[in-house]
Amino acid sequence: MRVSASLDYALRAMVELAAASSSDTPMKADEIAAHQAIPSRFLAQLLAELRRANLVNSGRGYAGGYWLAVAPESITVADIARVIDGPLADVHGVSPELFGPPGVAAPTKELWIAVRAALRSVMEQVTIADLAAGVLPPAVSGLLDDPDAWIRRPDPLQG
Amino acid sequence: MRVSASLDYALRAMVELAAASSSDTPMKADEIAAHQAIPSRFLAQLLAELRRANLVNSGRGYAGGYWLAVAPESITVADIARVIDGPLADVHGVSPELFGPPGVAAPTKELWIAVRAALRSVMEQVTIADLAAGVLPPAVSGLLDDPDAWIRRPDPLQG
DNA sequence: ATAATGTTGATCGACTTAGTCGGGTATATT
DNA sequence: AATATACCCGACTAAGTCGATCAACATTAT
Repeated sequence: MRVSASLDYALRAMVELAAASSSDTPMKADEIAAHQAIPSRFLAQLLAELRRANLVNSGRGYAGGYWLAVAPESITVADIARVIDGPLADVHGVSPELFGPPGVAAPTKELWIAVRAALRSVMEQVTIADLAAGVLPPAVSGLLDDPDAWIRRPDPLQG
Repeated sequence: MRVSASLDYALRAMVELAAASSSDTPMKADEIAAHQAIPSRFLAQLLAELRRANLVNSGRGYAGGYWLAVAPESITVADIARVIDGPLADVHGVSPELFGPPGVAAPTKELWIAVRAALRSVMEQVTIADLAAGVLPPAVSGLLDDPDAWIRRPDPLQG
């Protein structure tokens, strides 16, 4: 249940592109990498994946760079996550609705479906336009009102 | 954002123990492994971790086996996940509230906090007693009412 | 005793993650 | 036409994680 470095990098790069999308000049990969402290060669790979998925366009040459292929309001965090990391939630390789745990553990299937739904309720609602503007949709923002959301749970003792 | 095999196995084993907790005889590791089709040597490792975290007890010898160390109503999925997999949600190694993305991507911090809150809202609410009984708490069960929760999103095209 | 069981630690291969490197191709300026 | 700039592509790698197996040892009931 961890967010990979690739997804973090890709998302931050997309937010940069969203913030720059009002301008009509492309943004250079090295510029994004510098702003966001991302290893530039690695970022180029991620941008290439996003390009193959038709989320960004690119142009080469002196005035080349990257720009969004779609309006930032219609690109969600989930879209990026699925391109970079694959399905949002699967149980060691199989997607929850195909998962069939035996016997008394059968209801764990419903659990993982609910987990996926919970992830979707955040990641499919938040767009990179929201992030670039610094304003999350109300349904998501509501989760942050509880001060408990901001504090870490103690680690269970481990031996 | 995937559920590891270890967590799936450990959770299913705990549900078996919860279902058996009315009986006063311990449950053997091989019995759990057989019921749940879990590699038995591997399961032994997971049970050892759960024991060190004081979620289960064990006894050796002829009448040995495993049993819950705590009432099943007070063991949540999150408890098990934290023992087996570490923190519920962190951004490639750092926990969301310590995460400080630069510049225009700063609001991605709030995003990951919200994702963590969403995960907690399911995983800290569901206990292994709920799973053994096959009845999830209403707040979680509500997520399953939307038929959309049960269908998979199409993979984005990748090449 | 001895058989059944749990416990520990070592080890293992396959895979994934997080990168790097080099060479090639396209484009705008000069 | 030359050149500097920038993206494109594939190979490569070092480190770590995941899923799993095994042998050897400790404990307990019969």
